[in-house]
Amino acid sequence: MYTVKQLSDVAGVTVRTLHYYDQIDLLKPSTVGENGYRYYGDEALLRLQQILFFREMDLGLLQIKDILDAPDFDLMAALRAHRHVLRDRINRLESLIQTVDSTILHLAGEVNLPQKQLFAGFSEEQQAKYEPEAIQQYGEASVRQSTKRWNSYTAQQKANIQAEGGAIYTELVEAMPTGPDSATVQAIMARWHQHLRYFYEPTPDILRGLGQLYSQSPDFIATFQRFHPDLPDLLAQAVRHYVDSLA
Amino acid sequence: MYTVKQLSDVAGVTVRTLHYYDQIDLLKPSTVGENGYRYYGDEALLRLQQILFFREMDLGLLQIKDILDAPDFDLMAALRAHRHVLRDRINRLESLIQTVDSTILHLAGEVNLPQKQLFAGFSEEQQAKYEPEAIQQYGEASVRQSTKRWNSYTAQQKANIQAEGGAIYTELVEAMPTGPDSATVQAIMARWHQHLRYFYEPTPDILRGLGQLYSQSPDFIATFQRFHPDLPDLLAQAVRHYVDSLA
DNA sequence: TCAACTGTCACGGCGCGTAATAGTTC
DNA sequence: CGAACTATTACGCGCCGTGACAGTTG
Repeated sequence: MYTVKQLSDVAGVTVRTLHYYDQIDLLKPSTVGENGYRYYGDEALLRLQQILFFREMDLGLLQIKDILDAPDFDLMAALRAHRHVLRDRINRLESLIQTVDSTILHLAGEVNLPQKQLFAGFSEEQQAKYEPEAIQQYGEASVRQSTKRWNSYTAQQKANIQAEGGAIYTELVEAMPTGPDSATVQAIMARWHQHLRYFYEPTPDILRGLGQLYSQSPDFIATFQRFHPDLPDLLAQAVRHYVDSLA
Repeated sequence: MYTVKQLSDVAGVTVRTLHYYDQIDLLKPSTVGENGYRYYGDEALLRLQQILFFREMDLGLLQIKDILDAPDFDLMAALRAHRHVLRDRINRLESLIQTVDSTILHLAGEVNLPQKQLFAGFSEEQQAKYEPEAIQQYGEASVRQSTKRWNSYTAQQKANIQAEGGAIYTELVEAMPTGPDSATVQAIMARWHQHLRYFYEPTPDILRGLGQLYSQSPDFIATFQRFHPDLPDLLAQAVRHYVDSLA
């Protein structure tokens, strides 16, 4: 037999919780003394552990009561239903994050940052730096290809892709303290790389060019500084490291 | 000037909400009449819309107040922090789902269902049905390979893989109403296929064999019926369709 | 006797929904 | 005059945390 405190110590809950569970008939003491004291037996401990188990999974106390009090309750179905609820919540949160991301993009004043990068990636100045003639050709064709590719998306897809872009820079800011060469940042750079594929196939040369642009073009600097003052620098270094490690 | 009802209609909130926002000083009426009536101007409407916008993203009313009342507030940072909170919530929910999944697996009495499938996939009876000699060889080598592959995972990885298995069958049950040939179910079958790769490389023949097993072996039938009475049948049909469409 | 325990109220928190009651406007 | 509006006040929800106050035990 446990007293409230003993049971609370064993099970890792507060006394108040036991009081409450008694009150809502979720877990009654096995015996109540003449003094009004609650005494719990082993079966109560067992039940408490089951309660805590389901509580872990975020089930409501009432639902837990239903499950435990009805032995032929369809537990499988209950768990499936619960799983479904959890999925829905996740989906909701994911879309909230998208909203936050696009708001951040908006704040940065760059709703279509990717396009800017797209054309910058093929800008003549940049092209001039690497294999002038070959890229000139390659570039022109690619710009057409890219515009085409972008226009092939639905409005919804475009919005998602843009939000993903915002997400990348936001997460970079969060990961900034780990340094440009860290695994965390580099993992995000891989997503950045992948992300560019929504527009065109980014060659290492183009990536390198973008990296330079990020920390040299006043336009890009201003844009990324709106995310965070140190972002342009980080971005430049991270890109350099990323492209180097591609080889 | 709007009265409470007018504003509530325009903005899509209840009157009570406006009362409450007034009470917590989040949105004060522009003027208050002698009769005590609240009158809101356009600037109030604007502010309300901002409030609703942030509320959409699950920000607390207090935090919204902070943001709106301090124009030089670092909104970027606030949004990033909020994004982080949302991410944490998602992570928590994801791990809850894993808990649910392994509980379901446990209830089905099959903690290591994949192993059973693994060996079933190479069982002699099955092998006899398809290219007897070739697979006999291939099978033995593969069983060794598979055991090796499985043992190479850490305990954590093993747990994750098992939970993923539970997830697959659970989601199949959820998707059951859409029918075995539906895109939803078939997408899950693709995950199932992919999942088997944690153990060995499943050839179409092996997949086909497993599909038959699922609805013919009393052992498997019992197991899957614990997820749902109709699961064995669905599984058999879904596998058949899946393998057929692989060609 | 005193510390440590036990009990029963009861408020608070988040974001309002939902009356209840009473006064005001069109 | 009555319908539709307005106001304030206050409980309720979910799950307890956190006292306050008082009796009980070892």
